[in-house]
Amino acid sequence: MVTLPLPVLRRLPTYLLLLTEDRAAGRDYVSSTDWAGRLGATPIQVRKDLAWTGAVGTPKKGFAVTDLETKIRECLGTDARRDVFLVGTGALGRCLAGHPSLGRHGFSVVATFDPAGRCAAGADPSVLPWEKLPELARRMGISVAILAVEPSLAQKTAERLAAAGIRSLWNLTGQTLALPPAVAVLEEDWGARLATLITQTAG
Amino acid sequence: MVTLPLPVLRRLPTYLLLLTEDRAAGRDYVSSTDWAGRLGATPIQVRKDLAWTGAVGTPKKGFAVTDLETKIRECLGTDARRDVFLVGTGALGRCLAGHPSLGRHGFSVVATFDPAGRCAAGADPSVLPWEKLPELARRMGISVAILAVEPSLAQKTAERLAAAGIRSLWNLTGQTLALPPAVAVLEEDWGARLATLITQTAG
DNA sequence: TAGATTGTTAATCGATTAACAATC
DNA sequence: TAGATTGTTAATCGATTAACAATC
Repeated sequence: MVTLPLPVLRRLPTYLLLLTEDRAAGRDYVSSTDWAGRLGATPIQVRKDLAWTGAVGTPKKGFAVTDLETKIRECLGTDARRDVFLVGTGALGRCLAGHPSLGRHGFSVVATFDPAGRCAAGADPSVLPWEKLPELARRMGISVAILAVEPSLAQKTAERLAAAGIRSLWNLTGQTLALPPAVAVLEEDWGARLATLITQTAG
Repeated sequence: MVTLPLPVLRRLPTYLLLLTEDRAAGRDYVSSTDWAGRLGATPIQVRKDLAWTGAVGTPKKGFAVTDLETKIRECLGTDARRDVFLVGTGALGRCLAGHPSLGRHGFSVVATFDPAGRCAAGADPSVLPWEKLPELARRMGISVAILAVEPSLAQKTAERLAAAGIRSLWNLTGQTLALPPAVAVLEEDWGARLATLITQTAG
């Protein structure tokens, strides 16, 4: 399968949400014209995007809801469930890792680790010892982790995750990471996100 | 001032972080070559981006740290402090709204509202009555809000915020919003975000 | 059939990259 | 001066948009 352009990839999840609405409304077919209207986009763009997924529509009717959903999910890799590690025990990490939206997209947090290593009495028993991670990652075939440790530990922890075979890292620490290109990192910096939103309006 | 291209805008916050590192290291000048090396980007791109901010470098030395920081912050609108409303009282909203990163980018959450309207006994006194929002927004000149209510209330709450003069909305509900184009909305869907990260690697 | 919608091919637009002269 | 780095102009690349034939 050809790899889709990143802009297309980013729009697919939105289409998935529209699809859910349409299915809830009892529709069997959806049209690019209709979606474009709802999204404020052009029908051409919607159709071009859907073409990337391999979905084929029928003139006058549109795209079959069930087929389209399968196709989009295949592209997003959410046809199979994805098991994920949570690394760090802060409130933010727990909030995001436990968010229902992750489940909806096929993700499941199977274990939590704490590199800060509070293994003293009273420690949360659901948090696994940090040393166990490489072994478990290998045995369970985990390649995705949510990094939510405190900033000062970010780089070092990330390196050890990379060494443990983690290939996709959702970096919530706000600390820029330097990792080998084999590891895909999604950096989150909340203030920066909000800042770019503002400038869109101001401009 | 000309509005910068969105891709450039999105890279600016990263430059700001590098700048902080460099300042901490006691440097007075930074070069595009150096930054490109650290970011895995090209010097040309860095220079082109910085050109948008209006910063002027000196050959052989690079860009003056203090000047560059001013210029970038001006573009990001973080030269002035930005007051923000938090709407909704869930854990996620509190985590993100209270995140130090927001402060670093010049944001300040000045009031919290709860449209779910738990004004019964025992209610949190730091949460203001929802009815007061339009009046306060006007008096304080607030145009930015973080929307963190439960999904079922999202659309209706957003509409009332728009009516109250909110022009930038950070939508953490995971619910797609339909609002007039005058309101800039940054939609967050955590599962979708994680999903696009994965496909980057898989592809 | 008529009309709406798809899918494809070409044109436009914008961002990134390259080349190179200017300069401290 | 020599060499590193900037800034500008041109070339490339990719994504979006437009035009239109195909089809149910």
